[in-house]
Amino acid sequence: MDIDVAAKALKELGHPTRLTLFRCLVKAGHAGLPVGQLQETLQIPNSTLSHHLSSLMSAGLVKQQREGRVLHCIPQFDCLDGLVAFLQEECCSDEKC
Amino acid sequence: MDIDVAAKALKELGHPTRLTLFRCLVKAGHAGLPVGQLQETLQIPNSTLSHHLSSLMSAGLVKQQREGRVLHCIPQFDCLDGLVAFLQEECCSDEKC
DNA sequence: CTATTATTTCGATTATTACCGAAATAATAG
DNA sequence: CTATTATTTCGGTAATAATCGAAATAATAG
Repeated sequence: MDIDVAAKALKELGHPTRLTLFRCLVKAGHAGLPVGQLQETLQIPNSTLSHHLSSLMSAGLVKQQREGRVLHCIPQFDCLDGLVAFLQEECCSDEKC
Repeated sequence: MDIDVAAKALKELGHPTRLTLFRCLVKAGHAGLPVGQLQETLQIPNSTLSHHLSSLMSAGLVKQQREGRVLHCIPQFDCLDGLVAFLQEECCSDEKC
């Protein structure tokens, strides 16, 4: 994972509401959750929620998939895994800066 | 690791300059690097560098230790490890949100 | 003490982000 | 078609962050 891509993902996760949101999605598994359910759980205005979801999507951490009237938000595990791998490589590598 | 602490660390790592900076420190190992050397490597004004270092320190990702005229910046591996563990637990746990 | 090197704080400007109500769009049911 | 539910975009304000030159502080050498 490129450092700028990693920085972007870290930045978007680096907000309490978005991190909580993403955690909900991850714990929900590969099916994710509808926006409406996220809103009920997090109790924030829908416009604010939508804004945060856009941020997560812009980093590739979440994708949306419509089924009828409901939009499902699906966590992108590959992205998360890539990010973890990036941090771990930083931690363990002995390459020079 | 508490979710707010994790969000804070993610946020501070979520900036290209700071992520680069932190990576330099991590790759330098437990002795870290002096501020001056970071400045030479990154080629940014010292005030800007100082600002970013403060951010990383505010998240507990870096600590400083003075030796004579030189301030060493030391990466806090525990904090990084904690962060990685947090992300991994998110990824693998099947607790409910 | 003074000079030198290392690093931070100050101060001000610009840019970005967060927030949320209200209006708009999307999809479907009836 | 109209009504209903779901979700986003718009518009604006307030808060936070990024930037960097210049001045200030810290430590030591001579």
